[in-house]
Amino acid sequence: MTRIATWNVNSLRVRLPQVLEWLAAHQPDVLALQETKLPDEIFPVAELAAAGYSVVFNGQRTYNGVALLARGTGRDFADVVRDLPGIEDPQRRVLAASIGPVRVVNLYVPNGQSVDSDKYRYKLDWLRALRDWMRAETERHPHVLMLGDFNIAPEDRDVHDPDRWAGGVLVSAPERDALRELLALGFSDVFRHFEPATGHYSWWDYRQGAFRRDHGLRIDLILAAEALAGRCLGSSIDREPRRSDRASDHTPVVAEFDI
DNA sequence: ATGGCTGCTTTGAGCAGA
Repeated sequence: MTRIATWNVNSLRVRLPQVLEWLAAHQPDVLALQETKLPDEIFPVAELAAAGYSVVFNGQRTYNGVALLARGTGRDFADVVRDLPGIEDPQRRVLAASIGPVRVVNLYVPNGQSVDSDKYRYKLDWLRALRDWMRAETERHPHVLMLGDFNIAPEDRDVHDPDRWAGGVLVSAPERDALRELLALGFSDVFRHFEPATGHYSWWDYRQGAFRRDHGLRIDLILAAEALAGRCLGSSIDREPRRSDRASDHTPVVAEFDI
């Protein structure tokens, strides 16, 4: 059994103690992190090694930054990719590696800010480049999965109040179309293999007591290619870290595979 | 309509996040 998880930590500097605690409690084989906000020179390699994890990372100061943690010391990360092919992007949002039998593509999809902004256009361009790249990746690696902060709630059931969010960034039709095009390459959102109901979210705004009121969105996803999706044993969202005093606004999402 | 929090920044009010 292989347990794979994703967590947007919103600053690994602040959240490292929580990450170490979560690793010890859940022992994932792979954990993909987003928004580490750390330059590579100060990535906490030693602290994670002491916790029994090998790491590879693609960071920058202040913004963005992604990392992959694999259980075991001296683990091999093969065919590492740090840039989205076909797009010029200084923002560190992508990290792909082959870890054992699985090709893992860790993504921090641009937020988009608002549908009338340049950042929204960048988000859609970025998603188009991602689709073209993933089309090739699925041919090279049948056991591929994409996971991370997609900054898109796939459907209205992934939104606490669809009327309030309608047409806005994170739920707008062009973004959802872009996500559907990714899925059409043969991927599936494994959380939905097991849980059809609304009310399951992975992000809650820091403001307005959104977590307490459960005003959330499900925007952190694990999308598995057919060969892996058929071997998915379960998927869940762990709300526990979101309760902590100094929580990330996102919480971990986990999937288990029979591989 | 706005700002509400949080983290970050060549320490400050401003940006970005979602």
